This record gives sequence, structure tokens and C-alpha cells, in this order.
Amino acid sequence: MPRPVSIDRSQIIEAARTVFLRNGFRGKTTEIARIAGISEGSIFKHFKTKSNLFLAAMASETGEENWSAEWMSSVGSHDFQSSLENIGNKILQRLRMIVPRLIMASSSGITIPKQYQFQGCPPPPIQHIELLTRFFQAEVDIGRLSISNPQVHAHAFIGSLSHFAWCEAMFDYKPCTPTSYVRSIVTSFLSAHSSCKITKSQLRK
Amino acid sequence: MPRPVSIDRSQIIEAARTVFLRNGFRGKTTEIARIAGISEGSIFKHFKTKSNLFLAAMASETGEENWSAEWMSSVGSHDFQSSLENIGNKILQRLRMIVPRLIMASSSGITIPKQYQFQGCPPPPIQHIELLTRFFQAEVDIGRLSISNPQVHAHAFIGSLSHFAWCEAMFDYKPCTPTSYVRSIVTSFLSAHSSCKITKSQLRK
Amino acid sequence: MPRPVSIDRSQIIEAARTVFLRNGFRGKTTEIARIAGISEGSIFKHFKTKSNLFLAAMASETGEENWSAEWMSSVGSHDFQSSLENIGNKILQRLRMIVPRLIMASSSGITIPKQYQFQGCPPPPIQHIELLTRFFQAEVDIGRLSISNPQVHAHAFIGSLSHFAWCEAMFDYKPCTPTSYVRSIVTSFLSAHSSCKITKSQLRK
Amino acid sequence: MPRPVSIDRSQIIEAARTVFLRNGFRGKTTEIARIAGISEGSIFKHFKTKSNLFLAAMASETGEENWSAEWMSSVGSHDFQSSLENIGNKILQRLRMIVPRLIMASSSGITIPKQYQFQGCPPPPIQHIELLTRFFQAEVDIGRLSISNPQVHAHAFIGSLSHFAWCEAMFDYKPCTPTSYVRSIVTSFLSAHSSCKITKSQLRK
DNA sequence: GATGAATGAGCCTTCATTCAT
DNA sequence: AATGAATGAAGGCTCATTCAT
Repeated sequence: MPRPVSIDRSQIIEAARTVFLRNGFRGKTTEIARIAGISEGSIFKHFKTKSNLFLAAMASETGEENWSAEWMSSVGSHDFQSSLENIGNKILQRLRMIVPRLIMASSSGITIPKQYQFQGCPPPPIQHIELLTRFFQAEVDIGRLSISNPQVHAHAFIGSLSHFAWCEAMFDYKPCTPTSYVRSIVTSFLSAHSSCKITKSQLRK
Repeated sequence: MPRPVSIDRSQIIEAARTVFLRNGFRGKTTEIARIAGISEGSIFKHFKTKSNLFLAAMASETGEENWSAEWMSSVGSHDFQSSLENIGNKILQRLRMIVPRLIMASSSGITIPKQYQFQGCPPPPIQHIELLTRFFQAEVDIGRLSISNPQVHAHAFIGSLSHFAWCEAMFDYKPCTPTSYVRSIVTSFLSAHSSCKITKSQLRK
Repeated sequence: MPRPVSIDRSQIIEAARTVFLRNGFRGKTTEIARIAGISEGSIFKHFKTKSNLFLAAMASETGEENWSAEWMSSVGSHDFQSSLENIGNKILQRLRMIVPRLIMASSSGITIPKQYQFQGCPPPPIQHIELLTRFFQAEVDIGRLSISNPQVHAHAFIGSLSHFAWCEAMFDYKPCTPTSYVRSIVTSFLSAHSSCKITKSQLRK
Repeated sequence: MPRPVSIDRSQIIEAARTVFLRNGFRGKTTEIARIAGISEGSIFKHFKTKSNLFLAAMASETGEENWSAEWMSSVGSHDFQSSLENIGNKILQRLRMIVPRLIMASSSGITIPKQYQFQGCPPPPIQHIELLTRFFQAEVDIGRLSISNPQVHAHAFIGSLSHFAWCEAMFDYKPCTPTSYVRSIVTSFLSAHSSCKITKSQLRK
């Protein structure tokens, strides 16, 4: 009857995240162990190698699974502006968490094995673009949006959001609050591409 | 009379860039030397430490000095669309070069000494935002653009461009060519905010 | 519960001493490790740098603490010759151990931090001179010794001893056994400076 | 007709001495070159290796050749005290120059090739001992000195002198001027071993 | 001959990983 | 299971030595 497990992975991952986001892949396992309050050896009981730990720490539990259904169900909804704002806020919130990790992962110099590479899916930002493209297309199809190339505009839209997260992470630079940022770009976007009168009138507010 | 100089810094920097952009700060000096076709010791004759080399390799010769004047002189120009496209292309071209380096530098885990931190200026992307904000403001002032918060829209505009460079660097993902990408977002932007008839008519083309 | 400690500093220091006394500061840590029968990394777990190890290996646990009291208590003792011989033997024994280390330390080229520099005391040979000076002075005071400048004669006396250790260490040169060497110089010294009849008569033996 | 030699060995050796006596064998050839005011390459034109330069710099042009004759000719001279003082001063003067070099050489960690090892002679201090032993023996033979073991007393005598040089070199410690130091030990020595009335009477002064 | 740029072998030191309890 | 002592491979950096002029 062996001693019961008293260390759980999440506390290691949490500590690893702290260290890796601060020092990059060069962060030391000793420090991770110290912050996690466990011994160095224990880390390697849970993660065979430092790379594994790094990947686990930088990976993000995918939370976009049901976004697709949710967004598509809002296609054609009464209030276009707020449904798109809602989407934008969701994405931005997520990007602010993910972007720093992606930056670290991409620059760690470790070769990311296939199984870790977003589990066969495209990486979150690309996934977001694809989801949004489908949403845009749907709105185009019902005649509420007029854009020739939904994918490009989705890319640009996500880009604005991603850049917010990026500048925040890298330069600690924020032009305004996340929410008002999202409102601005949604307003701008709809103003350019929405054929919906309601939106136009909303703009006057 | 002594053996003439046969190594110049740029060939070292070039090799360092190759290695660092591939492997991050973990890239080995031996490999840099091999790629540069020189001995390892020579690297350290030119750069006291690996960190110094890294910073030199990731630093970007600023090329934005005279953008300000150029852009401001185009304020109110006949063809709004193309002048903004021109600006967008300039920025994107630059970002595609800079973004990978910024990512590497920010995540290297080395403490960047003040003198290297963009020589007291804000980092390029932020600088771009500021320049563009002024351009937007000028166009607002002459009544060709109608936006409430130029800074936020500049951020979003640069964001779209930056994201293009970012996805290209990190995921090798491109929705289209850089030029047509710029055209799309400029068109979209003007369509939303330009009060200029000419632009509208151009859109029909 | 963790792997028990199996390396102790003294075995490292011993090995370091062997190597450093043979090769000076240039002695390699790899060799020290090999001789100590441990891994090179372990050395640096115990001594942050090679310099630290060197200083620890060349430093000598001071053993002169209570010499002062001991010697002073023998002032005026019945047998002057043997009490001075006793002192001489003690010093010589110690010098034979210390001199080689002092030589190495002084010529290592490393800057010896204050805390290592004999802990604020003068270095052993100087300390010996001072102790002996006081002893001589005391014997002068009770009228058994007639010397004008005790410090100079202490210096010369220690010098004879130190030279024995020095020639032994550097040239492997010994004129006789340490004990008979001490006897000779003590006899000579007393013969010159002792006003005690008993000593004179001892000389005839 | 090649360009005439414009660098002479002595300026290199002088610079090397400065550096080696300060930093030990670790002293850098670059610094020696700088101090000598020549290029690094030139050093190696004159001395095949650093070790060779070191040995040349630490070697001492032997100057004892004719000491033997000189001393022996003073055997039995009118003023024993001053003739021995003269000898002592000569030796001390020489030791003060030699001892630091011997220390450095012995601790450099380089294996000194036979040809450099004092050209087959014993090292200077030992040589001094031998010379002095013969002098003492001669004085014993003519009945002016009464010592049982001249070699041991020569050793002790040289030891006192050597220690003066040693403490000066290593600790910058001097009990008095070299001259008065010599006088003291000579006086002490003669007082112990001289059977010459004149000397005794000199003591009273 | 003199120069100093270029070299590269070698060493100290770090730190991920293993191991004995 | 958990610990942290021990390991050793690997890398940054130095500096004696060579080389092209």
C-alpha cells in the first residue's frame, strides 16, 4: 500500500507558468520546484522532461469547443452589435491568456512534438479566425453583412484583438479598457460592412 | 601591416539572426560561428558576451525616422485609399521583419539593458501606432475622416497588420498576399470612417 | 528520505590541496574531482567557484590560539633550553604545513577577499614573530635573556625555522632532522643571549 | 637586407616580470605586450611559448660566481664582524630580488625543464648555504669560530636573511632596515660562536 | 621584423536528470 | 511517493598561439 499522492500536477504547472513566462524556457527547474513548494525530483516524477513540463505549462486547455454552436446560434440575432461584441470579448479574454504562452512556446527553441501542437487542431488564433469566418459567412448569407472575403476580414478582426493582448503582454501598453476596445472595433467593422439599418442608427448614439 | 581584417560584424549578426530566430536564445555560439564561417573565438572578439550578440542580432536598425514627415505630407492627398494603402504596406513590410525579433527578444529571458531598449523610443509597433494616430487626427481635422478615438483605431489598424506578420512568423499562416491584405483592411477602414465621396466611388471599382 | 549525503567537504579539500600544491591555481577541477572520487559538478555544489575552493584548500585552520598562554607560563621555567626548543618545534611543525600553502596562495594571482585573509589577524608567520617577541621580552624582563631588540631576534629566529620549511617545500632540501635543527638554533641563540649559567653548563654536554 | 631588430628581449622580460610577479603565471600575454609597448605576436617571436618567457623572466642572472673567492679571501680578516656583515648584506640584497621570483616559479604549476633549473647548480639559496658553510668551516679551521655543524648554522643564518625577503615580498612586513637586520643577526651569531676577543669587545659599543 | 586579427583547444560552471533512501 | 544529493553532458568564454600582410 504505497503512500498516497500528495502533489498534484496543477500546482507544478502553475509554478512552471510563473517561471517560464518570466524567464522563458531558461527558467530553472529548481526555481519551479521552490515556487511549487516541492522537491526538484518530484517534478520529474510527473513530467519526464523539462520540455514536457514547459509544453504542459504553455499549453492551454482548449475552451473553444462549444463556441461554434453558440456563435452560429446568434446569427441573425436582433442586436448585431452586441452579439459581435460578445464574440469579440470572448476572444479577447482568451487571447490575453493565450498570447503570452504562445510567444514563449514559439521562442523556446524546443521542437514541439505533433501531439502537443494543439492536438491536431490549428492553434487558437487560427482557430478563432476560422470560427469567425464561418460566422461572418453566415451573416453574409442572410444578407446582414456585405464583405467579399470573410476570411481576410476575420483575420483583420482577430488581429486587432490579438494585438491588444500582444502589446499588453510585451510592452504593458493598453490604449483603453478591453471592453471599450472591443466596442470600438465592432462598431467600426459594422459601420463598414453591415447593411443593417439598426446598426447605423445605433451609431448615432 | 598586421593581417587585415577579414570578419565584419554584419556577417556575424546575420548568422546569429538565423540561429536565434530558429532556436531562441538557446541557439549555440558554435553553430553561429559555423554558419558565419568563422571561429567561435572571433565572435567574442566582436561581442563581449552572447547576450550582447543576441541583442545586436535582434535589434532592428530603426527605419521610421522620416515616416512622420512623409505621411503628414500626404494628408489630404487626392487619393485617400492609396495613400493609406501606401502607409499600410510600409508598416506591414517593416513588421514582418521586426515581429519575429521582438518575439525572440521579449522571451529570451535575458534582461535587456536600458540602452538597448529601443534607444529611449517606444518599441516600433507602439511607435507606429503613435505615428498613425497623428495621421488619422490630421485627416479628422480636415474633415476627411470621422472617428471619435484615433488612437484606438490606429491600434486596431496596426493590430490587423501586426497579426498578419505574427501568424506568418509563428504559424506560417497567410490568408492572402500582404498587398491584398492591406488593400482589404484599408478599404474596410475607409468604408467605415471616410466621409470622402471619392473614396466611396472608388469602392465600386 | 532523500539520498543521504555521501560527500564531505574535507575529502574535496584534501584532493584540492593535493592538486593545487602540485600545479598551483592552474590545477584543474576535473582532476580534483577525479582524485576526490566524485563528479566535477559536486565540487561546485560545495564551493561556488574554483577560487573559493582554492582558498578553502590553502587556508589553514589556525591552531595558535592558546600558544600565547602556554609560552608565557613557561617564562622563567627551570630548563630554558628545552622550553625554547619546545616552542621552536611547535612553530616549525606548523610552518612545514603552512608555508607551502602560503606560497601557493600568495602567487595564485587571485585576489584574496578580506574575510579569507587570516580573519583579520596577521598571517601565521607574522603572528609567530609577535608571540615570540613577547616571550623574549618577558625573559628579558626577568633578566634571563639579554637582547636589545626582541622583535628583530624573533624575526631571525622564526626565519631560521621558516627557511627550513621553505627549502623543504621548494627544493626538497633538508640539512638535518627538524628536531636537531631546532636544537641547534636554540643552543646557538641561548649561547649568544642567555645570561643564565645553567645554560652555559648545558652547552658543555 | 631585412629590417633591423628593434625590440630587445630585456624590455619584454622586464614587462613580463612586472606582470608575473603581480598575477603569477596567470598574467596575460596581452598585458605583457601592452606594458612592453610591443605587439603580442612579437613576444612569441622571441619566446616560443609563454612558459619560456615565464622562466626567462623568473630566472635570475647568477651573480654569485666570484663570491666564493671573495669570501674565502676575507677569512681571518681583521674585522670579523664587518666581513660577515658584508657577506650578509650581499646575500640579503640578492635574496630580496630572487625570493619573489622563486616563489612565483615554484607555484606556477609549470614543470621546469632541467636546463632552466639553475643551470645544473643548486638554486641560489642552497648555493648560498653551501658557500657560507665553506666560509664558516674555514673560520672554524683557523680557530676563530666554534661551531659543531657549520652547515646547519649556515642554513639558519641564510634562513634569517631569507625570511626577511620573504616577509617583505609576501606580507610587506619589515622589522627594520635590511642593514640593521643584518647587523643584528651577525652580532648575535658571533656572540654565540666567535672565540675572537675583538668581537666581544665590539659588542660593548 | 613587426603587427594584431583570427583561431580553437580547453576549462569552469550550470542545470536537467537520476538515484539511493 | 517524495526528497534532495549526486551526476555529467554541454556550453560560454578565455587566451596562448598562429598567420597573412
